[in-house]
Amino acid sequence: MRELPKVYDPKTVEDQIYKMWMDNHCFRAEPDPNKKPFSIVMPPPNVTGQLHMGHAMDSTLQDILTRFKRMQGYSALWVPGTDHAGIATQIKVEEDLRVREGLTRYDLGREKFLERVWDWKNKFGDRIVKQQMKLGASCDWSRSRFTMDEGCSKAVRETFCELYEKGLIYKGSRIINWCPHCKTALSDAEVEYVDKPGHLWHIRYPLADGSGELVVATTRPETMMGDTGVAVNPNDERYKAIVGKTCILPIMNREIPIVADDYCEMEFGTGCVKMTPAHDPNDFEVGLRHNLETIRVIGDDGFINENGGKYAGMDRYACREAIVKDLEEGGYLVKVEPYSHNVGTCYRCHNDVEPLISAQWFVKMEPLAKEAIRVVKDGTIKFVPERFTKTYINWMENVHDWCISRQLWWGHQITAWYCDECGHINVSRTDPTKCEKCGCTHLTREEDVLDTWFSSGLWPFSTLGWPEQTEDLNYWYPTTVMVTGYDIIFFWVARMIFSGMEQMKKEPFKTVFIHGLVRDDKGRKMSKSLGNGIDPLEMAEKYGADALRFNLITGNSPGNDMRFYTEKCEAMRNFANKIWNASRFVMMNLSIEDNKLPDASKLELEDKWILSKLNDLIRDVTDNMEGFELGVASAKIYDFIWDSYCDWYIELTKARLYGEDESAKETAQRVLVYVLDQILRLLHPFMPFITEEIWQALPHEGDFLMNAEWSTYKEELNFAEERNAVDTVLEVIRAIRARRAEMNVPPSKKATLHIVTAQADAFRQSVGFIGRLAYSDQVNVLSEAPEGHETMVSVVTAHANTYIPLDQLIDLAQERERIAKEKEKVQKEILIYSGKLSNENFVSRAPEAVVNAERAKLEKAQALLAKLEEDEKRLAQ
RNA sequence: GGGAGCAUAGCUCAGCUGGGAGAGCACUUGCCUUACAAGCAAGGGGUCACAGGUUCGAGCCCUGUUGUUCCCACCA
Repeated sequence: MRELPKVYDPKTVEDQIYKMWMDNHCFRAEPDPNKKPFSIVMPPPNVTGQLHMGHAMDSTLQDILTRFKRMQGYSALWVPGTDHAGIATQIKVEEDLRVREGLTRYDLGREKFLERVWDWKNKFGDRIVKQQMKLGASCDWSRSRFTMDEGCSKAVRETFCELYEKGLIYKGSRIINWCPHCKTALSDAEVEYVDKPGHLWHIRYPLADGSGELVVATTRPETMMGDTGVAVNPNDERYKAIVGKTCILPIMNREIPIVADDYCEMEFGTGCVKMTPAHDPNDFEVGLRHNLETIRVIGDDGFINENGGKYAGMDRYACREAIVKDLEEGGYLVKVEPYSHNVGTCYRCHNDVEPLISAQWFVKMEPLAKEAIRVVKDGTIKFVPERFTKTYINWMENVHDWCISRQLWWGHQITAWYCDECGHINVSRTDPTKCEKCGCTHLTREEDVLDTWFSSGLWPFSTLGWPEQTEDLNYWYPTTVMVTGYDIIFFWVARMIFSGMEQMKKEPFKTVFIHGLVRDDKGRKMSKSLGNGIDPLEMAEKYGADALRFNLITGNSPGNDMRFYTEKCEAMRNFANKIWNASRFVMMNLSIEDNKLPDASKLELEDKWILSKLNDLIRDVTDNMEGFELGVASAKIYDFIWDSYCDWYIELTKARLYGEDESAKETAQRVLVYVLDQILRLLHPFMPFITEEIWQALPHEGDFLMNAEWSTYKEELNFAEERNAVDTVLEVIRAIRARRAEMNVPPSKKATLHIVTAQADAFRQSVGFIGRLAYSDQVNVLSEAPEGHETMVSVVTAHANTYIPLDQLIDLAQERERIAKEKEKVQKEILIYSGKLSNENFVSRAPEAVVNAERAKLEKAQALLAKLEEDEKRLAQ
């Protein structure tokens, strides 16, 4: 037997256990026709990133599910991997380049710069992987993937080509979201709208024929150099006369048409809108309808370009000020109103996004969305919790074409080649040497790369080997569960679903298990800028990975945010220590070599009590886990271990363990070990390290707890009668303790107990532990009140009257008062129960079990009342 | 403008398909009882936001109100 230290030290255990699992290839999964497949593909973290609390939670949930299913006998695969994270990584490397060498990526050139990024990836790429290992992630690391590895790149190229051939990818000039800071186009999903205070400027545009003027309202005067028209509502009586006329764009002195379009709301502002088709998606649409010119005035860098007249070269915001000043001086400014409105910002750098017209690559969404909506609506893919279905459907039904080209270097360079001669776009699976249309050999490759989320969208099947038809793909696709946060349903989940349906013709996963955010103790989002992030590794170092994991899961419900408290981590560490010490106790008293239950004939009442409760626990926890109620499952395990097993059962066995009867001693040992073994199995998915460590020290069959079998409910262990009997006894013990505490009797003062009960058998069988737990040196089970009971302290429960000779401590007046109080309470209860039972409707309509339970409660209360009255009489004498 | 969540003990939160109001932390009292003081025992503390409704029965279901958080949306 291994000597265990008094306090559990995760640090000496965790790395060692993890290494043992790794050395023995415990995480390795194989396609096994004799087993059912279970698979989770990990949401790939940024390859050069660091593990944060969100990852820790995400990872823990996946690990719990994987370990649970592995124990249930599934061939459980958890595929890990990392994401190249286009913008994020490129920005980091560029920043490093700037700080260290004062260079930009353009100074290096594309090829050299990409070498630097790969260096960076190689330097930091395994950091986050090591961090996941620290938390106990049971991924099949041999199947680790990277979004830019050869296989994934092949999947990207194949998908791009296929979609292009089907006409689902096209290149076109449209209004896109442009980040002037990152200098790239963004998809709609990558724009975060922030309500910002601004102004509504009312500007006078004179009519060209000199017959008057109109006033437009705008929040963005700096775009007016790009105005190519003014729109009014066709039904607006005020402006009917001027539709078709032209007006003069102030400052630029350009003549622009006045058009009528439904887009323009009569009620807003002045009812006249300036049209800037190059910088506003709505204006662009109106422009198309009315053949308005498109003039871009803001460049890729966010500065006014050569079309901006005197403002060319100015920053867009400086230009705004300048132009307002000029308008004012020219007498064009009618009024300024404060006005707060939604401004799009870049989700990476948080600078204002500039809508502008640009030639980009798009994925045509309508046909893809159709199928993606269907599989969720018909239940092929389920969201847990269900409410996220609505979020998803709503987004998918309103989705616009997806801009997938990015003006970055780090990523999958688009596999399209432009013919220098005829301009034809060549898209192909292998690099072309000549134009497929004109045959010339002068081809120039598209410089843009694909949106990071394009490759992420293929993740559930690219990681399993697609486009090759691999054994893995065959066996594990569709994957079973996708675990991820609600914040990336649009970015990622949606893209995986339509990509899966389009490329595989099958859903990428059966269930999407959505979790919330981990916030700080004040409920704020953890962020670098706030500096309120809590490092999961620091917590794991301090309290143990198991405690951290348990903290992140217990008492939380799916899809809801949680606050992180270090105090809770501490509580969970204490729980780990509790299990540790319970195990230490069991091992210290162990003299057997196996973990088989003894013959049923040898089991004592209390053994049956704990086995029966354990049996229920196994059933409940399994149900909860299958229903993704992990927080409920872990709380139940926690309660059972601490309360039922440690606080009660272990104490109940001590009499036998410290006694002389060798056979009884062995029975107690066996049940202790058996229940502990079962507990460890239930707890293992949540706290893998400590459970494996303890299990290794216990008698066991098989090599590792992580591969041990998950328990199931066993009918033969359902001892309802014995369980009730013990509960009755425990009730007496609790009552005695309460009375003694009330009377301030110290535990060191032992006293004889005279227990008068009709259930003498159960109590006689329990005298061994009653004495120990109720501070008694002698327990007598009687059928009648003993001699001299008049002067004893009495403890009344429904099925027993217990007399304790503590006469020197008794205060008769106080006793009477206490009994009167108790009586009053019980009488109230009786009133409630009998009221219910005399209600005809209740008895006839409520389920029988409920009615019976109510009857039992009434009977118990009545029994208690009778006993209290007896006691009252006794004291009256 | 649309949609969703939340409102339960001093704090943070569980409470699955309606039948016991719970946990952790904090608080009070007493205990170093040979597994554990990171512990044990006992205890105080709640109109389950508010108003209606359905039901034998509502924290849970329905309607409305208030407060709060979040997501989506092309009215300058």
